Amino acid sequence: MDDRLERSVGVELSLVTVDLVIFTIREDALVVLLVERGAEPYMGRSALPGGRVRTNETLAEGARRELWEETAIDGTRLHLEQLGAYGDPGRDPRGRVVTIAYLALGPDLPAPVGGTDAAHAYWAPVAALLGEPGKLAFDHARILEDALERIRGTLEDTTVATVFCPDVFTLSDLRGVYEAVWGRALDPSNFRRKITKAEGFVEPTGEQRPQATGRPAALYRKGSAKRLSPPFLRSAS
Amino acid sequence: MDDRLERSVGVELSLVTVDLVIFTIREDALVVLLVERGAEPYMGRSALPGGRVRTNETLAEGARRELWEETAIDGTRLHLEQLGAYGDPGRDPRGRVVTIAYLALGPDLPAPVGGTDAAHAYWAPVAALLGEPGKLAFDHARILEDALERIRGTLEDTTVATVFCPDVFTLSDLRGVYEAVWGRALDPSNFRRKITKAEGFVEPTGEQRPQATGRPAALYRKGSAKRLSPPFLRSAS
DNA sequence: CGCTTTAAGGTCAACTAGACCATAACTATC
DNA sequence: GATAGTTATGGTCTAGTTGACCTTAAAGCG
Repeated sequence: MDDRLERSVGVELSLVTVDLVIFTIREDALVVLLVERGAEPYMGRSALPGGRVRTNETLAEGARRELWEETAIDGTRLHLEQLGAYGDPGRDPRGRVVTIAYLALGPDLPAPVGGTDAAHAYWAPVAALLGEPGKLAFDHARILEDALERIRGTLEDTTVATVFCPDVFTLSDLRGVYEAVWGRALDPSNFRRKITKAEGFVEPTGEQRPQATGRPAALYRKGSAKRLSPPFLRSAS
Repeated sequence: MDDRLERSVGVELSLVTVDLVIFTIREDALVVLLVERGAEPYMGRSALPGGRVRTNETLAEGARRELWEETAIDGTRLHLEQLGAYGDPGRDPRGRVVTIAYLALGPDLPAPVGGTDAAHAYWAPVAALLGEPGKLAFDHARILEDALERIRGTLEDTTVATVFCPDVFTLSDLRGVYEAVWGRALDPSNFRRKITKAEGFVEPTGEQRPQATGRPAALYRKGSAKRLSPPFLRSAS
């Protein structure tokens, strides 16, 4: 894409892509899916999965398609939400590329097999990534930061935390989601009170799950409520 | 922009535009700036102001430029925030157009003179617009709905409400902002307590302003705090 | 059995929000 | 000039929520 193209048609056109910030919880840590780039620019560097949007699909459809093509993850079970558009002129050395970033959340997913496109796909702990500036290609570090702040805030006033859990889960599992995303420990007792009193957040199944150690925990499944009110604020302490 | 163009270059390109949802308060009502379209498609219909993004500017810069070109409003004093990207294939009959919507908030602005582009620009009360489906061109009704929900939520946990007010204002003025955006009355006494106890939301100037009727009100200016914690929730009542 | 571990439930004080009341300070009007 | 109307400002009271912390329950393990 060079300037001659634009002049030839008399209209300024842009390449539009989608980039995916796919979060899940693995071993009590928030991780994000990265791919190792197999082509210039930034060959060999890590990047968020993504690709071009086709003209006959919606932005969200493009996100789900790229999710499948690059990581072989079936996105129908994932929570997908638009994060925003990133279009600074210098963000891609090849020229003007506007990308629409999507946030995808899901339960502990099968190890990415590296779909058709990307050579390698792998889960990277988010906490460690933030301490490595320059590790990610393009402006993906910025997108990742925005995504982290978005999900941290979203946990406060919605029930999306359950999408990180399997179909049935314990309240400790759910608490682990909050602790991994917010990066701090929560009081188990107060957490239980907040969640169980919030109507429609979780529903008891009546079953129990034996633990490796300690008293067995009751199992729950996600409820029908989408919003959490009053919100569950991550306080300063 | 037709299919021949795309085939000729072998890459799927899109037209990228910015659209602006400019909110302000006029006569105790939340109003949005609309322009009457002077060209096809949707000629004569109302639409959000907006236009093409140039390849050498950021998306936010493009938003400020269009703001100036279409409405002659100086955007440097306005709060500008990205709302999201809208890119459904059928949203523009001319072909694939991806638009990045921006939310702009400001104090009661000079009557729009209809800048260089649009024939007519005018303030439309948002409440009335929501009851008129099909009044707006493209998918602008959807964008407007999203913008309204965004600003309603933003008032809950930030101090942006002050950008709707002039440099100095009374607490009644500020309460009027919340009432206009949320569409419901607030208790003056409880509102005062909430705002004045929140550190950095407003700062007293020591001055007073005589009212048309009733006791004079103390004047304030905006404080330095950006976030409001704990948030000011719009409750069900 | 006694110890450890996690789950689950309760208590208590501090804080917050909503409803409501009272007073202050001004204007308009009789 | 007294009085009513109107808005600003401040206070009270109660219900609900939260954070800190304690107690008991139910499992495994030596």
